[in-house]
Amino acid sequence: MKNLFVFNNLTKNKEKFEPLNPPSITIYTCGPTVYDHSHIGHARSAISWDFIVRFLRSTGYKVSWTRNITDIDDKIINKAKEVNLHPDKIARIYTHSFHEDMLALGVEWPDFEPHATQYLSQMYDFINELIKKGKAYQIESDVYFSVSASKNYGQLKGQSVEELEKGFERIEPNPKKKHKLDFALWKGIKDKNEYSFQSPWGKGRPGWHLECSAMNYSIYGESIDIHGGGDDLIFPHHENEIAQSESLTGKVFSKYWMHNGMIMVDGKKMAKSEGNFVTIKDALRSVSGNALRLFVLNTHYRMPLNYTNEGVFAAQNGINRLQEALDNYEASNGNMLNIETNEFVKEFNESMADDFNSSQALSVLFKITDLINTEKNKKKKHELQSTLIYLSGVLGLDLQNENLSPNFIRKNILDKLIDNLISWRTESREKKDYASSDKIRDILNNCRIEVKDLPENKYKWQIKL
RNA sequence: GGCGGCAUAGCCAAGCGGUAAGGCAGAGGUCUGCAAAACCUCUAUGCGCCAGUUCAAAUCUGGCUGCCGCCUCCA
Repeated sequence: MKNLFVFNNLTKNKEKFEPLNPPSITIYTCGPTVYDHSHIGHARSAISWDFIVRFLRSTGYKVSWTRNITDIDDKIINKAKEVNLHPDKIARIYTHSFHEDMLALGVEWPDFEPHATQYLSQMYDFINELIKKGKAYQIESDVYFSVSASKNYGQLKGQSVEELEKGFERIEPNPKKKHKLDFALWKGIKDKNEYSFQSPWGKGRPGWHLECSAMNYSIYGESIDIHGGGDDLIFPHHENEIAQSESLTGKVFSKYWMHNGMIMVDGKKMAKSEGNFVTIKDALRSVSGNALRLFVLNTHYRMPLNYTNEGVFAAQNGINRLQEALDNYEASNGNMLNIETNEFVKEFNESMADDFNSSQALSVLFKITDLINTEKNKKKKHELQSTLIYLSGVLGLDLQNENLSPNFIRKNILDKLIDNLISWRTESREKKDYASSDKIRDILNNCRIEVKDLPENKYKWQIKL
């Protein structure tokens, strides 16, 4: 394959991709804060990093992917108070929910999934080192990172410290900080009943940015190849990660910084705080996981993506077309695909090698689909189908699986099917055509569906095993 | 206020100097008992607006207009 180019937000340029220790690649992406069900925005992010990792692996790189879970956060604590549960339990509930969603979307498990709560001692060490080096200072039970001790603060945001300060003029300054851009590494508790952890500086909680730096350092050491996340994390989150990590090690923290674009709803960013979000679970009630993935892949990962029902339905229809091209695929005929010489693989790889242009890569899948549908020669057709399966797999699409959530099947298929059969049965009974009405009930019984007639032509059904 | 991004058919969207990929939707036709799927044909002389550079611009430059993001938690 020809060279891979990736857009690096550090330099704001598309650069030739050259990992630190080829063929190994280390990639860290920011995962969710687990205080509620994940929404389509989280789905886009997860799917984006998933297909990028899959593609890198398909070209021979040995990728180690880490995606964290933020399980210490004020939002988790607030939610816990709201529903009267322990914050730790809230975190576990929504971590589980997130995992369910990832499975439904066909997102592979990352190689490491560190939780903030598991890395507290590493965070303490990290802070201690920074204090020792004079890069951080303790005020009462808080510890702050000193931005003036950081070399290129603002490099990722693309603004100088002076320019950043202007932005901060709108914010009420924290009088404890020496410099208004300084940020908390450790926040001491104000009330002794607060959810907190015992640290060398007293009870408190870690600053948000710290966990990613400490986890990265602990898992991968001083430098990684790629750090990813949503583009809303560029400042301050990623900027601060760079400041902390590079102040500690003196090395470049991440060689490449990649950011996915936001999901928009009616022109506004989808966000919990905007109240304009659609959860992944909701979306999967009307469309398959494959469809949601195609919807995401259809737009380049760095562009904003507007979420509409029309858009995901269009994606579902696109998936249907791809899947139908696989009808009559004989898996037993083996897969004779030679990915080294296959012209479609080549074309696909060239698109993907240009900063992961999945939108363009998808057109190759549809081109193959056209050819499958017109190919008369069985052997050639089988080859084309094998190619389609392979390439869709690189993008994480599972075309040989309907990939529909149980909720989808229940709501859109089963309920309607039973309703229709029963209204047919009711009609038959009204016409005293009992042979037909009994036949319909037999069909349902054969499907383990037991129907009970209720007064006023109502009914209920249940599964009887 | 500071910084950054985006504007391409009915909808989504790629293209990044050589004369508009792809998907969805739509129209007509073939096939079919009727459908569905599939196949064939059609659907932007034009890429927000105005100038400029060039043999050549959606693509480069400048200026407008509109929308969005970050600077506060956020994928």
